[in-house]
Amino acid sequence: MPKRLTKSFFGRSVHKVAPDLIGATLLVNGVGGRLIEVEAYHHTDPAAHSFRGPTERNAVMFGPPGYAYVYRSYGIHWCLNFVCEPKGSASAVLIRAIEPTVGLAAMRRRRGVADERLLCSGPGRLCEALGITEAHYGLALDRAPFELFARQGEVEVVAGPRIGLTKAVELPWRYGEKGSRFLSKPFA
DNA sequence: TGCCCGATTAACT
DNA sequence: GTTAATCGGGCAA
Repeated sequence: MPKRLTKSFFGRSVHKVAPDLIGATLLVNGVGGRLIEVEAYHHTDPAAHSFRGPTERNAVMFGPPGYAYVYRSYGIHWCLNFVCEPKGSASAVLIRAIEPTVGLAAMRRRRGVADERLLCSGPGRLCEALGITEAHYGLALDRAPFELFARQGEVEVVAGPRIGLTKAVELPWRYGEKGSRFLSKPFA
């Protein structure tokens, strides 16, 4: 049986948690798959939502690790983050892509596309496929509807610059499974 | 109060 | 390669 990820897993450096998440399994209400691509956001990083201090939107980032930070992107999409590091660090990992393995029919229905590679390859797509909305803001990651399991076996993790930023564009804080077809974009 | 712009996506040319 | 959709946060005034 895979090991469940608990709060102690998330209460570490965001740069340790992020690569350790690659290959882990994420389910939401029993639907999901293998984590393929994530990005780290540290509170000292100008691109992080927590960089300018606490607000109503980012409040959960300033709390304890192991909770979901969900925000609206471009007024249209939802994006899912896992809060990491000790309480107050205000750092998180953005979940950018998964390889869909469980609940394919539900994901296709929510997304309105059939192609597996278009179901969950991108932060907005993934939230639509898994049914993640503001209702998931602040929920604990070790309780329903979330289920997180540690990876089993070896995974080759690569790192590179994050996607879609205008600040701190050079920091290599995007992590992914080398060569996966389910990355939102290939690594250079 | 008003204005600018973004951790995106899909549908264009 | 380019652009519309769409809206809340953050900052200037």
